[in-house]
Amino acid sequence: MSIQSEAIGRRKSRVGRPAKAEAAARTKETRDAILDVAEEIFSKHGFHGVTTREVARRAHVNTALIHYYFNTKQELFDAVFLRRAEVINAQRIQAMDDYESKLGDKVTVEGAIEAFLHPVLHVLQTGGPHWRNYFALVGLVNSSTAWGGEVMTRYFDPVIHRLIDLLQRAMPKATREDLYWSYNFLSGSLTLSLAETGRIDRLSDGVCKSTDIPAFEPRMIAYAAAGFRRVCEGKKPL
Amino acid sequence: MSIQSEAIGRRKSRVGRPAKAEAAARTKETRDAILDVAEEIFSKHGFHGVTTREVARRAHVNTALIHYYFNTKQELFDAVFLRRAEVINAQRIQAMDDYESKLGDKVTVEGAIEAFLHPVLHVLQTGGPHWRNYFALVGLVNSSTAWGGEVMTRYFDPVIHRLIDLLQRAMPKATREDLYWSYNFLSGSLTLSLAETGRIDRLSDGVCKSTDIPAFEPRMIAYAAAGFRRVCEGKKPL
DNA sequence: AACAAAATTAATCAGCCGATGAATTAATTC
DNA sequence: GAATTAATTCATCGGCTGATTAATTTTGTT
Repeated sequence: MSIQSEAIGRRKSRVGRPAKAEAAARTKETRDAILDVAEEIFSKHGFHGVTTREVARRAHVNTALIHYYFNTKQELFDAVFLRRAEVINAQRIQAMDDYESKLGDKVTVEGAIEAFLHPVLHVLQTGGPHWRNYFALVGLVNSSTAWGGEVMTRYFDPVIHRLIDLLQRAMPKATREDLYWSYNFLSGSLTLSLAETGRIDRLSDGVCKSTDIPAFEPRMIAYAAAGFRRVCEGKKPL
Repeated sequence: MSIQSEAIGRRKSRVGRPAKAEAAARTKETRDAILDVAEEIFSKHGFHGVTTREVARRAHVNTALIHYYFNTKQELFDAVFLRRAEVINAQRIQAMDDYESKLGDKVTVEGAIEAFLHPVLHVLQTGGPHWRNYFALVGLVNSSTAWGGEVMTRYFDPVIHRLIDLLQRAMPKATREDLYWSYNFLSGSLTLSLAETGRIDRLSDGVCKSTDIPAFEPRMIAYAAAGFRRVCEGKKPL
């Protein structure tokens, strides 16, 4: 609401080339306004469920502006995806590096998973609605066959491989096959939670709320760690 | 391929009202041909990524026929979803009922999860490509915010609640909150696997294949059961 | 053989889609 | 203050979309 009003005001009062000092800021403001709106509705309806006209309308911007800033609808989508991917993935790598530096050979499965998850959950809880929209979009893209091409690979794969390496250190006897299968289960659990379909809210009749990170995080870590250990270093055969 | 050739042949040779004995079969043949095609491309591109024209083209059928059999695109989508939901969900309920009848108070977490999963995995492995397309669609819908309304609720909720009840019997001290959160993790793992994005194939560099059910099933059951037990009856606090 | 009913086709509609190019506004530079 | 450049708008294009309607073909009934 506040963002929209701002945008209206700005656009009505000043049009055309902005003052030198403001130029970059103005451009970025408009660009980000478009990206925020696109992010929100892409996350709800997917690429094909969104029209550039709708993005323009909700951002209180002329349709042609979208093509001015982002040549095509596809490039707009990629830009949405990229913007926050760079930020969050750097944080996740950093968190895992820090954790390993601190614990050395004493890394645990729980610790590794927490380092992997926590930056995401932290920003989900404190970063406002934009980040929630973003991760809902990541969740949607992640479970789509046709989607998640280059961008997904280029930015998310290193984070995943960093986690696998950490877990291999925590469980030296684990096979790569078991590690990757287990990671896939972890990834699914996270993806569905990020997507925030709200299905758990209805199923549990309000007992669980999909946005309740403090309830989610410890359970997610405990669940995944127990699963990893059972599959990767369980004594009884599968 | 074979289906398409069949459809071409049939449609070129006979048009119009079919013989009485064949009438129902013919109608169902055409209907199912449309449903199969729709199922396949809906599962890859989602509702908005598919056009009725594309469905018609691939089914070798006139565009208007789609509206003749299924009034709207939306109803076509629902029909795709419903067709197999009735079949598989009956099987899953049956499997869980049978399991409980057999074990009574001795139900285990592993056993409950296996009864819940196995009908799906069985049909995935033996039911041909149609079922794989269907479950990819279920996976897609399940992780979408805007989608999965009535149909999802009406047909899948009973199966889920049946599982929760079984698990509650296996773990009498478990709280409903822990059970629902854990179920959500299980659901995510399954959903991502069903979606068959093939991401694990690439990540693991071919070590894991997303279509390899015999590798998937025992790990999935062991992983989820360990997770459930840790969250729902773990001794150490979360 | 005549008639009715079902399945399928052909032609078309109104509307929205992504995208483009020319015009407009305003600030910067010289 | 004229020329330049950036941001934004306006008007529009060709193409595709979901849907409808009226014909047409085939089949079943009597």
